[in-house]
Amino acid sequence: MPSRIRVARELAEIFKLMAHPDRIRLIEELRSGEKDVNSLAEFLGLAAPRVSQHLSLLRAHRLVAERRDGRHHFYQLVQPQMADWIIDGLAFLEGRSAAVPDQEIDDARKLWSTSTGVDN
Amino acid sequence: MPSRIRVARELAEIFKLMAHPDRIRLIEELRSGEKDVNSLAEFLGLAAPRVSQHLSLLRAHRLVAERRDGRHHFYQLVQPQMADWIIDGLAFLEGRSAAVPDQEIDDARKLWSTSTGVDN
DNA sequence: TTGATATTTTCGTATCTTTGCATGTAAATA
DNA sequence: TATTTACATGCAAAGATACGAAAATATCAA
Repeated sequence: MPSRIRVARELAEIFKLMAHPDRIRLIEELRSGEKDVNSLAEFLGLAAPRVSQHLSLLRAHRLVAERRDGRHHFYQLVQPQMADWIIDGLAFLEGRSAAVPDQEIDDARKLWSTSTGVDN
Repeated sequence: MPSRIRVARELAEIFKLMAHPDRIRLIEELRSGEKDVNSLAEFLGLAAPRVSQHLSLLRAHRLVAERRDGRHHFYQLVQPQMADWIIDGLAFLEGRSAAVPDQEIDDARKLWSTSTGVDN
């Protein structure tokens, strides 16, 4: 069996993990360093169990690592370059749909690239 | 509604399209230029209808473009850089699973990067 | 026109994902 | 010890995807 098939299969797994808006935003939020579940949930406007589920999925595939401190569970990216790579993918969105104008794509890029933590 | 949610949603759609081993290999095969459905099917060892299905999905999302010449339908990448970007993602596979040794990842990287068309 | 080739489309089924909600657990606090 | 806070996990319904087989279409060639 050609090795490329195995490699493509594994790569597809990674893509699957990123093929969800919540998880993409989660990864970008973790770009600026470790955060606990509640902060993430609040910041993204999602229910805590949902964030927890996403994180456990990412954790199962070693995309994020967990550190516990008391009742807080802090998560961080195992490979922070991953966040940059995702941002590079924004290039393929440009000029594709009126639903997401290039302006918004660029806004997201800037926001995620700088990780100011400002909500918009 | 924050623009980042829309952007993340669109980006997730792109990831979904890439979250399939066949489609990843398809995109990498198209790296070296346009190819017709039969060549792709033969090269990837897949049934023609299946390749056609994958291509129509990619086409619907404007990741590939079609050109017809007689009974042959040639497909090419709309954004060829996409193939490079996917290859960059191989970095996140390294040291992750015994099922895919780093050696194989590197083999795939070289093969896809150069697009010699040699099957292995 | 008949047949062969190239590709697309349809369809039924199986399988996987997502989602919200409820419950469970562990650590801190009163 | 009882409560609250912080997360994780389990579960069932709904939805999305993947798959192979079969049928449909379109082009070319005899």
